[in-house]
Amino acid sequence: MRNSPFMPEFKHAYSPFKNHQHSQCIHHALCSAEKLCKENGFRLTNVRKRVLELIWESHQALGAYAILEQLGQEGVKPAPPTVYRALDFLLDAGLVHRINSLNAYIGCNHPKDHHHGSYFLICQHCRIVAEIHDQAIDEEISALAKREAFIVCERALEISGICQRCQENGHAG
Amino acid sequence: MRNSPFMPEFKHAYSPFKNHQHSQCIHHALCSAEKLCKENGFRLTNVRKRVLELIWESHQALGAYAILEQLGQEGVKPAPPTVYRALDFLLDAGLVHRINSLNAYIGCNHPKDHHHGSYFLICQHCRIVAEIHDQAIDEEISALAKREAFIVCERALEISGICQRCQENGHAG
DNA sequence: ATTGTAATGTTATAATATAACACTTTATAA
DNA sequence: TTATAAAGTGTTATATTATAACATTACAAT
Repeated sequence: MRNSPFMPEFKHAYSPFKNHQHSQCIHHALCSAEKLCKENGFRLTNVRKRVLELIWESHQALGAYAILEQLGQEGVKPAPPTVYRALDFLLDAGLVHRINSLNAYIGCNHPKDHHHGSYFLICQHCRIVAEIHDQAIDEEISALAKREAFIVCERALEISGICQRCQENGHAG
Repeated sequence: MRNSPFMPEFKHAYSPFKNHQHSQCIHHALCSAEKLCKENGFRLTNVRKRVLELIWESHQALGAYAILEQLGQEGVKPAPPTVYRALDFLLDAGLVHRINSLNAYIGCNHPKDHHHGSYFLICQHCRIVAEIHDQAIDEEISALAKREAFIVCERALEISGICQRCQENGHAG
């Protein structure tokens, strides 16, 4: 596994990423993004693609200004709107998620299905974010909404704590 | 029901607040806050108390700078740290919650129990926020965490959509 | 009364995000 | 193929949210 040069604090992977080939998963994410955009007539321009790559390379939640810094190191540093526009596009396309509690963005590993919510486990020690899908939670949220006669548009569940690896390394809560 | 002078856009109450006496619920919230602080040796100073009152009076999620404005209209306008310190105190005491997706703060209606998570229904039309407790969701989150060997510290579930009242008024999604 | 701690005041600035308008590229269609 | 509209990007400025750092005041406990 190759650590990204862009995220020196990157220490280890949380369970969903265990034993994976990092460069391979970036490649896979980019390929499926290209595919999705082609199929839907979205334009995955250079900036947008590079922003998506940077997010996947970091393999963590990356802030807009961190992305900006990276872009600056590979040429002319763009102004903030460039990054925010790219992020808006990627969010709309379902290619990234925003983690509200971190003001940061991570790659989405399932850009196709929109049937369910995405939930996030956020390690407070190593900062890794794992996207989780859980039908039982989906159903309980739907049941709750039904009881309250509430029409659901967006669900954001962010669970902060300590990941397994950090527990093993003695950083338990 | 008396609308607060501090939140002119306040239109109507979401189900949890239906038919309630607004001034009465503010009073109740403040009394139980005083009680909780007294019991635990927390100091509910003037600024802290006034911030809590403003949040309850608005009966919505209120941003830090909106609070600052209100404070300014009743005397000398303090600097941001004053409000953020008061909010930090209230958050620590469990008297308010932060709504990450809104960068805003609401009063907590159950400052005693810390056994479960608080979940929020956020109406995108009238901006009202309802705090919900749901044991089924608690349990599914615990089950999920157990499966992933993740130690949970914080849970933030923010569900955005359209509340019943706004649906009835023709603002359905 | 003294003293240490907690709270607040004050100034400056960091971090995140968007508005507004100019310019360029791309896709489309005459 | 060029004209044109729409989409994307560049650029400047600024809005919004939040905190660092240090001075001063209020309070509580000896």
